Amino acid sequence: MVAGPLPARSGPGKDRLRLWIRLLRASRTIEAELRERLKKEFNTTLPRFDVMAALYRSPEGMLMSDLSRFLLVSNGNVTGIVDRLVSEGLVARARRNGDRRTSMVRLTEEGSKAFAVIAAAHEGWVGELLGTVSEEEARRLTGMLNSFRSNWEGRE
Amino acid sequence: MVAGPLPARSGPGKDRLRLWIRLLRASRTIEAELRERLKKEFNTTLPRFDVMAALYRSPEGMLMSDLSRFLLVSNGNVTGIVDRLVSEGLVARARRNGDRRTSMVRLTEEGSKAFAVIAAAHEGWVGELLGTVSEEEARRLTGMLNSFRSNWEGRE
DNA sequence: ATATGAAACTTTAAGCTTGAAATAATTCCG
DNA sequence: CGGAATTATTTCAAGCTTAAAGTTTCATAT
Repeated sequence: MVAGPLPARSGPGKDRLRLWIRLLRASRTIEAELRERLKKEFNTTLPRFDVMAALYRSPEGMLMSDLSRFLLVSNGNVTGIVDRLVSEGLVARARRNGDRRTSMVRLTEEGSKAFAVIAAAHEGWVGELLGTVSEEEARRLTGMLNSFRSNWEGRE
Repeated sequence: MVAGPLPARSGPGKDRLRLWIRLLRASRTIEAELRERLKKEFNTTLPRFDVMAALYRSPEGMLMSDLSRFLLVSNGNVTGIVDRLVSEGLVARARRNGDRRTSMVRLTEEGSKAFAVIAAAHEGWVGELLGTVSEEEARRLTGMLNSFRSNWEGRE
């Protein structure tokens, strides 16, 4: 997906294809860099960071399905990542609920502390990696990305 | 990575963090949709498509390391994907006379034909998924993404 | 020529990812 | 009430992904 099939020089849709390829290359490049630093500096991974970030936003906890929806990944995927975070003591499942199918997942005290440290570094890295984008430009780009995001809401 | 740690309302770097999160959500959403369609319509995967797209651009063939560099993925990764494409008859490895460590990888006749069909559909899908972005806007966004891409060239 | 190191590639182990099937609990409704 | 459909989650198989270690081949400098 990072390459794209011989984007013809012009024609309908070519500009959008080109845009897509740039978008993908940009996010892959940044993602790779962040992944590498997370590993080197904190011995963790991007998926673990994602889950912790989501949970950090919801101190009351989240259902597995909430996590899955929010992170745009499959159910089974979240199960594995949470399993590992639980075994590391960073996350806890609280099984008792009205509905016994569900479990509330939340950060442990330790997980919350650990995440705060990692998140601070993460924000710095992103600032550095996107350093060539002015704050003004960043806001404009964000707006553009937002504008077509709404069109997919509820698509899948 | 799709969520981000509680993007504070403001402050230095917050706009860039927000941009990064949007960028990632956008590309993940599109990527998921394309992956699903590739699977349903052509029973193939995104990584296979990527490799074939790269090879389609280079009829003379590519080295494994070229593929790896171009696609922004690790060496070992490419090995596996190419292995599968070879076993499906879509790609061929040609041992070279000169340097016997390397092998030229290229699409087979069958692979080339198959790819042309998939690529046409793919371009249509991207056009559809980015349909809310005007061609004009697409060009601008592409330009912006390009402008900071150059800053990473050769980073990793 | 021959060691030494670099380069191209593969293999491996661990983890991520999906879609589909399986399990279990809840809700619907006749 | 009790069976059927629905919902939440886990399990599974196959494939993707990386970093690190291993193999083979090549280049170079004695």
